[in-house]
Amino acid sequence: MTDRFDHAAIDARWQRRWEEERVAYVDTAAAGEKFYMLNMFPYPSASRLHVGHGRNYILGDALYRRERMAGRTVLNPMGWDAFGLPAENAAIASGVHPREYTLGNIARMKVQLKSLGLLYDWSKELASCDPGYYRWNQWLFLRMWERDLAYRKKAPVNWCPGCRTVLANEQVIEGRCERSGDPVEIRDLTQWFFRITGHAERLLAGLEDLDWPDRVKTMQRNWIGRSEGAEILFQVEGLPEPVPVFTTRPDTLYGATFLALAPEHPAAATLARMSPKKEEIQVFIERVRRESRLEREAEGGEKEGLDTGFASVNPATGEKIPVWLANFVLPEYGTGAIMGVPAHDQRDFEFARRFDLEIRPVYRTKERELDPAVMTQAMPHVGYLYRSGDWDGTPNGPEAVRKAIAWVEAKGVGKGTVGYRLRDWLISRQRYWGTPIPAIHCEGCGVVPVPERDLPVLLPEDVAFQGAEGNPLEKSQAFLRVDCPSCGKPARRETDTMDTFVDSSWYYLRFLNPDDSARMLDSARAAHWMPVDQYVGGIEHAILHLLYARFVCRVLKDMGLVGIEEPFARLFNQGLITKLNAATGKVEKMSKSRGNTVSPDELIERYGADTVRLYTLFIGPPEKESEWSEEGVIGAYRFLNRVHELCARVATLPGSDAPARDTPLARLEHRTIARVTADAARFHFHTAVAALMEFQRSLAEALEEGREDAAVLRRATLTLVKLLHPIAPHLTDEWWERFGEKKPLIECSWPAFDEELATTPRVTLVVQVNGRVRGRLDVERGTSEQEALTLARCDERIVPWLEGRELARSVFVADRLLNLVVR
RNA sequence: GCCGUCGUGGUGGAAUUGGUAGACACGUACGUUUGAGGGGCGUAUGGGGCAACCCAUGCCGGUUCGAGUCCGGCCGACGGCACCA
Repeated sequence: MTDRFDHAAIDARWQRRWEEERVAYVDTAAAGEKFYMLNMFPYPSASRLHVGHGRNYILGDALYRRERMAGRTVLNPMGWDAFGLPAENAAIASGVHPREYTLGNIARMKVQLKSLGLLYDWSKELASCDPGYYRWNQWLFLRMWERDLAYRKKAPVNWCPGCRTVLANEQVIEGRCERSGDPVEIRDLTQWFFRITGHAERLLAGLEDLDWPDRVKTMQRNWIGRSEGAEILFQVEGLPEPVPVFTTRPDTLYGATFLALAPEHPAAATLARMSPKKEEIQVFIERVRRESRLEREAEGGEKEGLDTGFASVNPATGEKIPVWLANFVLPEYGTGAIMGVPAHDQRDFEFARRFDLEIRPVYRTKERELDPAVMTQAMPHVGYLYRSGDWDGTPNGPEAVRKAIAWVEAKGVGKGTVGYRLRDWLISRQRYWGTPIPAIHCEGCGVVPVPERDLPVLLPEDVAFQGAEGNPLEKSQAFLRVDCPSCGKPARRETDTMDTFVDSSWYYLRFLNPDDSARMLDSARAAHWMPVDQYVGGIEHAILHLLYARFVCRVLKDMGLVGIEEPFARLFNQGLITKLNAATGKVEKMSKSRGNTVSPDELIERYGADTVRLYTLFIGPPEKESEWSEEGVIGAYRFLNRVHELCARVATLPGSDAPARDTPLARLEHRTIARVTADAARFHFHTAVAALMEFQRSLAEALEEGREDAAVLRRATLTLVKLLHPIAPHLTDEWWERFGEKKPLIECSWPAFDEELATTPRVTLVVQVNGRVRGRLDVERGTSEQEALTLARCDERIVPWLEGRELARSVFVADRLLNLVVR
């Protein structure tokens, strides 16, 4: 064959055609059946995309093309998550303005995406660093402020010294900054928050009906961390108000032998002021506060504590118990105070042992009562309550908890309540490259919102990055100086910018009206297009982005702007691409920092975009992690070459208008359509490719042996081309056209299959004797049990197994198997 | 510790609802084609055995005519949460 597979020319030609013909354009104002397909928008970083990133987009594109061919109107937009620290760090390092840096990266990434043959409706393109976009962040912020969903408070917050900014809890992984890896410090700062905690219950409830991977739902549930329990009030001598504690085990109240406060607890400072050992207490408070979060939360870490010298009263026993400060009590969780039940809680036990506090068991079993003197660890709640007044004899379980809650409520010393691990979303960042928070600080009026007519609050362009310490916005007089919108006197602008996760919490809505300068979003279009039908992205966003987006969508719903509260109906997380490290023999995640990335650019040059796409989809089930191999790429390339050659040969066959007949190849064709259609529906393109490989081989064989007539061969080849299109769009569009078709394949319909033809007329019936395969019968589909039995009894392979034995029963599964049970 | 996911050839992986374990591909071997090739094509390829057959889906047990698939118990890997009261 002289007609070589010139992938470079074919790739270029079709990428140009698709763009010129705007095949991905969608009029979002038009009605009709819709499908909203979305890949998580990328951060435009300086490093080039590697094939690990590529998986996400290639899978999305294959799904997109498949949905289009299924006849749906599919919106598939793309944009840029363009604010963020890396751009600013690059500015500090090189002097290039973050905007310039970011726009340059966007341009390069766009070229790369296009070179893979990915189709997006670029007419909807947006970038979060565009004032036309971020002004709506500011608008949203003002609306949330009005509703008390955005607020400012002084609180101990996570500070990353490397990034020189505060972080949200979600961005702290095991005490370290998720971006830089620096240990996070706790600082007391006044910061802006979004009140996501008020939505904890709704965010939890909404997970139930989502078609999302279980692991993501579980991660969100863990993060929200709901636990039922009770708040119980403890009177403390010298304090006018009782101190509430949160516990999930109010049933152990009789065993509470001390009260412990987080050193940050307001009552701790109050007690210190009144105490004769004031100094000592204050030193302790300061010391614990300075501990890094990493040390403080390390499990099994030494428990630090200090007796305040004040006493509280156990509301159940009426006995006096000491009030301690303890480093293991965290200020943010529950009420920042606990009742210590050393007998049944391991932390409390360790604390009590260390400081010689009373250990009083309140659960025992029939056989055994705990002896505090010899206990080496806290005992789980087993058996039944004793030494617990009226609750004595109640077995461990929900009933005991209910009894305790009823009791404290009746006595007016507490109530049943629910605790959450989730904390409010800290959105302030002390950095330049983000959305300015639209607030103004006035000496007379306090913190005043920027009036809507003054939006957007633009980032000043002429700021110095190099050599500057801290937030460049604090040095920009032009930015800082502003008149108070309330009293008109000189005031100062807020210099915090927003967490970039605010940008990404609603971008999926903005694709519907990206250039709208009059409003944040178009409710009518949102009503039609939302929710996103298929969202595709990495598991790394399982908590952060996805939780924030679900929260903001609810806020927008409550504001009447959208009708739904779950933005993403279906979610798919592609698995990582890994690579074998030849030196260590270990399989590692592909990443720039490991230096083991494979660039799609070189592979595209060598083998073409279709090869990279096909191999990426063939590598394994898309939800699991898969190992990249160079040899595998060659296998994909070989297959495409074979397809090319097959098409070239079939194209030279004499034309025929004869109707395609019911032949073995036609039957295989229909079976292949059925398989590929089913596989694509569950994103299993790797098995779809396997089916297409088998189909190609049979086609080539039939052609070689002259078994089928031209009409059948031609139609089967066209079917192969169509089915392969979502996976290898360039080559298939090329041949589709060479076969005389006018429209690009994405605008053509997906082939249908005939149930009748998709089933083979003959089947292999497995014959088992006592459950073990002993023979196979080639029979007509629909053969009855009686017929099969007769055939099996004459089969020379089966006969020896039946000799001298009695047939007890037979199990028959039509067209599959016959199992003879003999004795 | 709690929660979740997963253990199949030399390798990546197939196997809707329990019904032929190893599709498809890589690698390897042999053959073939070419002036040559990290090339194309073909055949073979889980282990054992001359063979009939036997063994084999992390390990042990169970349910079933029949288990990679379901149940129980271990072992191991990965991920999430975790001094969260």
